[in-house]
Amino acid sequence: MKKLTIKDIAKEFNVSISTVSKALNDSYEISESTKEKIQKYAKEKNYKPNFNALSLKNRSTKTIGVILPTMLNYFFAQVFKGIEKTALKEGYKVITCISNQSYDKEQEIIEMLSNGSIDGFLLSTAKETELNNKYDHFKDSIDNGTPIVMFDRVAQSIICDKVITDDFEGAANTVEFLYKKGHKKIAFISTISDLQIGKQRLQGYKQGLEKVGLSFDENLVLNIIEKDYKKYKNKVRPFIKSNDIDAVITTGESVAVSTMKALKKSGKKIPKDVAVIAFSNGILARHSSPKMTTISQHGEIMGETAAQILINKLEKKHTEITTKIIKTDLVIRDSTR
Amino acid sequence: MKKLTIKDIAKEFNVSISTVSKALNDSYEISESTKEKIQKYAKEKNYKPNFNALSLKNRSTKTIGVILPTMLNYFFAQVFKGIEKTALKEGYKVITCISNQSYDKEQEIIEMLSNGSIDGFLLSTAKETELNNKYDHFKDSIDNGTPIVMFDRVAQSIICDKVITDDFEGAANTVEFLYKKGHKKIAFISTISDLQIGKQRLQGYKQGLEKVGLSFDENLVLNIIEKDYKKYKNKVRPFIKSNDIDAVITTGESVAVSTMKALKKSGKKIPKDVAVIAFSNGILARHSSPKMTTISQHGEIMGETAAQILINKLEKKHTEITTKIIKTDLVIRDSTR
DNA sequence: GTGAAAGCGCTAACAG
DNA sequence: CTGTTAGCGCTTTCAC
Repeated sequence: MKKLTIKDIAKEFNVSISTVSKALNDSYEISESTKEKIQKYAKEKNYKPNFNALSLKNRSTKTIGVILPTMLNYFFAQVFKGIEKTALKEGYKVITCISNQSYDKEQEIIEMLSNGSIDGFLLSTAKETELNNKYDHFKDSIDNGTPIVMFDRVAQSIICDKVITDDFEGAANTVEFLYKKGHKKIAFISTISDLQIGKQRLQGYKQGLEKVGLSFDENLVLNIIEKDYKKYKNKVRPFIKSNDIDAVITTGESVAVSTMKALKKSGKKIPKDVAVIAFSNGILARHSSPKMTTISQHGEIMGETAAQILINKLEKKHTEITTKIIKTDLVIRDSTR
Repeated sequence: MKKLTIKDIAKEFNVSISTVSKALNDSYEISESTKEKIQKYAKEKNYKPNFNALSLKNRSTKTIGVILPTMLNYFFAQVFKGIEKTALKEGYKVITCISNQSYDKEQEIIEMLSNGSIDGFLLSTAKETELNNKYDHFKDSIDNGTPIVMFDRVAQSIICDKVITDDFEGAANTVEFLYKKGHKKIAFISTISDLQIGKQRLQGYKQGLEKVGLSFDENLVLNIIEKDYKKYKNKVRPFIKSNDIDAVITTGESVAVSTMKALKKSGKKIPKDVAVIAFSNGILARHSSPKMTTISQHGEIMGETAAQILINKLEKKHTEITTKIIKTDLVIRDSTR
């Protein structure tokens, strides 16, 4: 029942605990024969050095704290997958907490884990945190020697490693793609106009228009503040009716689905009359009809990258501060020609 | 930089470390004045007792190990949400690992965490584990004093606390519901016929038929082994063509979407000609057209329940072994009349 | 080649 | 009311 300790093994062979410790760590100080028998015994009995004792001694837990705004989102679930995979590969465990987009929760989590539970944080900021521009909790953590790597939703004002999606380029390239297909009246529908990434996407959209020589028309931009996806249609329908558009870029899948429904309802064919492209994590896009062309985000790679950066930092493999940009890919399905 | 310890505080006030320890724990042995100044100082300096030292001393980590087959699945993400919420509420942290449906991975994870990292496991078995009926790693863990609570995909042969969905009743009630709406030719499409929960759902379907007096026709059951959802339609279309059905129950959302597409393609109206109901986690169902009626699974409640059972067990609040069944709910949307 | 002892940060029994 | 000490499980320096 009780777990086997170095002490028990020492007793078993009538040697000191330091001999056992050294034998298990294959020290040159210990004779081959002693090492062999001790190692064999330890293996047989499935001995494992106690995690907390090691952490205490080494002042390092080989554990990463992950803070996500939510897990009920395919993108973040993918990021998590990448983090977990990379962490495990590198011998790290992952303590995962959900901020639920709340600043208070986020800061409680940081407090809770700042007691030697973890070696560093991997996080995407809560919406509330971003809206209120309250980043002191991050700063405190870094100042206290617990490094942070931020991903996707990052805090501009905090100096730390970051991994972000290429939202700007993604949007710009999409406009260009649509233009080349002959689209001239390209709308932009955003449900995250208040977030930094939303602003980036809008900027990219504008940049794309400029590049191909289309003029920006603010009537072709719809910002939906409403957070309940069921109500998207109340905004989308009139928007579509009152504008003569031939393409739509949306910031998410859910609103793209609403948009496609609204388009169909108003007698438009997709993609014949109107093309639809969404920033997307993939799950709805692949099941919609028609299947959606998406600006695909590579959450898993983002997670892997962020985890690797943090681990390298923890193991002092590099110390400079970087911002890594993960490219988006246009995945062409059936909602574009 | 370096974290404040009890020792530092002791030095600050020229008292012993035990005085500090007791003061911080509000011991009756310490004078009010001493307690006050020490507590005040600790608070100011944001002192936090070292997690690893505490765990080592108490032989308890207040940490739960969670093993999920995948996180890229709305249901499991919901379960995770429930676990995380309950754990945090009870002062527990959560180390989360993904088995990716692999037995080897699952058992590595258990090995890795069985060194005093965690107090207990919360897990849903990997598919491979279930198919091969290899459950020794679970048994070992329990025998070694690390309790396990299983949820959703549980191992019949392992004696431990379990939380499961009411798959049997869910399917049976659905048949009854359809029958009352006038459906007589009710098909059953499964993509998990090899899993225990799949068998339960099929049994429930049969039970439902029996109850309402319809005879079981094995031609109305389609088992899809193919795991790529893109290929579902290859099986679903001929199945639909060769059978004259007026309702379909599926084991998942994804295949329900394929089924609805196939039905529409063959000229059937949903729900007028054929009703569709899926066991579901909700995300696709809410965005399909028509919106899908579902046998809804309450992942979050399952997670909360499982976590609470484990924590109660760890804190010795109860010791008997239970299996808790979470009811399903029929959520009626537009794919049924 | 092996062992004694200190120390990681904390608690608690015991002494004063 | 405060302090000394042992001990949680392990590593590591220093003796022998």
